[in-house]
Amino acid sequence: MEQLATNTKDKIREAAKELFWLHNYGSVSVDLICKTAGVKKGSFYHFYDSKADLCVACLDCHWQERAQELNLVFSTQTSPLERIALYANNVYKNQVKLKEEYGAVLGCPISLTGTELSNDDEKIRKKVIEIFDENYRYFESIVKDANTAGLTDIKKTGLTARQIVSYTIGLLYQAKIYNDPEVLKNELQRGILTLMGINEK
Amino acid sequence: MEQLATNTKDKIREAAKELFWLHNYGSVSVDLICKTAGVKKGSFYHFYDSKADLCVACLDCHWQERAQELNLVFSTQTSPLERIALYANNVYKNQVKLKEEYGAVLGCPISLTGTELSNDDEKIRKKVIEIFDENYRYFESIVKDANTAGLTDIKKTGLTARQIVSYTIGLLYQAKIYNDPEVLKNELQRGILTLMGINEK
DNA sequence: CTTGCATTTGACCGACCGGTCAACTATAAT
DNA sequence: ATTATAGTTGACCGGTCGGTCAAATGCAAG
Repeated sequence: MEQLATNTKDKIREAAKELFWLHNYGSVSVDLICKTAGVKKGSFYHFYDSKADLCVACLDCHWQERAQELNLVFSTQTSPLERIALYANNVYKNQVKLKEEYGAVLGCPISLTGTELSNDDEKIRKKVIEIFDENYRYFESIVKDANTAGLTDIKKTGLTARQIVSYTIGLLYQAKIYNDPEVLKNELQRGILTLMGINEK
Repeated sequence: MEQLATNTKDKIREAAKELFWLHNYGSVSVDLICKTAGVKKGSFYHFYDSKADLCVACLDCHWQERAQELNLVFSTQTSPLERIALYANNVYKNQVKLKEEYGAVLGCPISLTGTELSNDDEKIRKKVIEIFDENYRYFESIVKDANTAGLTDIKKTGLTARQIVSYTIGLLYQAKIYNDPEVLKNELQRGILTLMGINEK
């Protein structure tokens, strides 16, 4: 795992993040989280009110880390098209690394958690929507930049941004089910460009 | 529910289909399925070897019904573009109906089950892949038809078909999380056409 | 040395989990 | 009427679920 947590609260969250991602929210028990974190259950409920609260903390933490990565990918002073290439490659490489580390393409933990619990836990659903809304903004910026750079002439930039996000999520789901990151390599960048109306040369 | 099952085995499956879709596999207990179906647990295990086996039966049944619907939507002797419009409208209307009936956009039960269990139950994962592969064929046919009709000139028809499916799945996930079927109305048809390289007039 | 507070511990709770089983009943063929 | 078979029942299993709690600890300020 990326973060080597020292204090108990973080150790619990890091263990949970990994387990939820590797399996899913419902099939990971509080007992297992505690055992993995090397912590007793009493400590768990000292720091977290409930399993669902911990889950929200995991989502927050994961998005914080992800946003940091996106900031790096998108901050480079290159053309919008170059940034899309960098983004697609980043998504691909992340899933390749997960497969090497865990033997399985794990997909996106935020959308996975969201769809698992959206009908049963409103607090978690709200958190996922909050993160999604932030995520959109990255792509709307790219689309707008592409417009100003004269590469595209997209009227409804928000709509295109959502289309790109939808496509990315769908591709990640398929990569997970087929346990094959290569679909991301071949289809993510190409599909995003197509959705932006930029056809291959 | 669509099917008013008379025999016990089907009653169990229909109850499970609804409950799994409304919540998810992990959070629906065998006890609840039995109570909903009006059947005792002994009967459950007379007809199904395990909860996972029942789940595979649910996936099979759901896909059977869905394929029947797709055959209707895609069999009409209209242009490929018209069929895409029919398909997009069908997906949209289905989720609208679900929201009216259950108060929530439920998305696609096959991909939801697939992503929930792909890392933990190989039998279910294999079944989902089997269904997905069949699903692709519908869209590859459409792409090929669009080519022969002179509407498009797509070389890698399989790749485009997978892109369409990815996009559709991603859009359904978002409709579910936002509990809003309208994103399907506005973005499904348009996005599919864009992915096929057919830009709006 | 004592007080006070954050943290940790392990035993414990009732409810529920997926699954089993022997006994019972309904049905239909002989 | 007898038998074989399919379906049904409800009690039962060990284990685990999310969550609680009082008591014990570590530690820092006074």
